[in-house]
Amino acid sequence: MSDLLERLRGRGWRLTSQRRVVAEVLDGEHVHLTADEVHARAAERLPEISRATVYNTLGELVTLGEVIEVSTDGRAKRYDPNAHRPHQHLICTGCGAIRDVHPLGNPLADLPTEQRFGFTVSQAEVTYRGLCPTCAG
Amino acid sequence: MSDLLERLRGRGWRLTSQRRVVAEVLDGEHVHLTADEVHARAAERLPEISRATVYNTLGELVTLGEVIEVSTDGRAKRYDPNAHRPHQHLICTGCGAIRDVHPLGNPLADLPTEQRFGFTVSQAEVTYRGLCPTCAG
DNA sequence: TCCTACGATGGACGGAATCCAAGTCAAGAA
DNA sequence: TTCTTGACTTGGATTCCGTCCATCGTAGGA
Repeated sequence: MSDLLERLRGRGWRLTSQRRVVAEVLDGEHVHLTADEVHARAAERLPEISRATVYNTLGELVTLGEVIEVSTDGRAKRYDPNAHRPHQHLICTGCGAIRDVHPLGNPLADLPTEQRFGFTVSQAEVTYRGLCPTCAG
Repeated sequence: MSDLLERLRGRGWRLTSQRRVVAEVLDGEHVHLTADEVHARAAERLPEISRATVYNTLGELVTLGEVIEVSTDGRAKRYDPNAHRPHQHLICTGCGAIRDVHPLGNPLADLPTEQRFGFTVSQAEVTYRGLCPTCAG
């Protein structure tokens, strides 16, 4: 994590206590938290941190490529701190839980030029869906 | 489209003018409309149709597998009438436009058992992102 | 034609995220 | 060290999507 703080400082970030706490929360648990969950955990350490700041900071981390935003249909977005290792997601359609997965193959290579319609395609994201053992019951 | 109406009637749907209009809108343009856009187009033909009805009908069509719901990060969901032909999506990160694409390969087969963590995986969805020719300038 | 259960209505409501104007403070300058 | 300033934070208002609910209307069978 100090790595992350170093990197951010190197990019000209002003290192505030709020940003430090948000970064620490993300680093601390390798799960996929919602913005509200990040806010709750951050508030344990820094009681008066505001929601807007959490949203701002998460957005900045996403822009910098330090964190990945995972949208799960209608529910709140979740934030994935594992941004530097390419991976895909497996989402439980029951409870919204997310696991990182590493499928074989290269989806970007699977899209032929004539299927790109002139787009500058920069990213391929694979989302697997199903029921987790608990929800499948 | 009369196909669709037939199918729905066969499933016990009560065929109201509202449902007919929504179905016609989806069939009429093979683009990916938001619920609001569907409502606007439906209202041209049936001025007093309510937003709640459009949402209800779209939800039913999705449940019946006649239409696919495409979530695009924070923006409004879009509805894809092309549900009977398997395909993936290419989304412009600039303007949100969506194109149907047909990549090679089979992403479901690319997820090894030991990567499934006990989930009952039922679906693999691939989303390509990039800039469309217009947004790329 | 009449009945009735299913569907439509629209305004209130809810969650998620963004906006904004005012206040605060990190960090470079002197 | 203190000063200065613009970047950052705050929290309440606001927007955007979508759902809920009590009431009214109507499709389609009897």
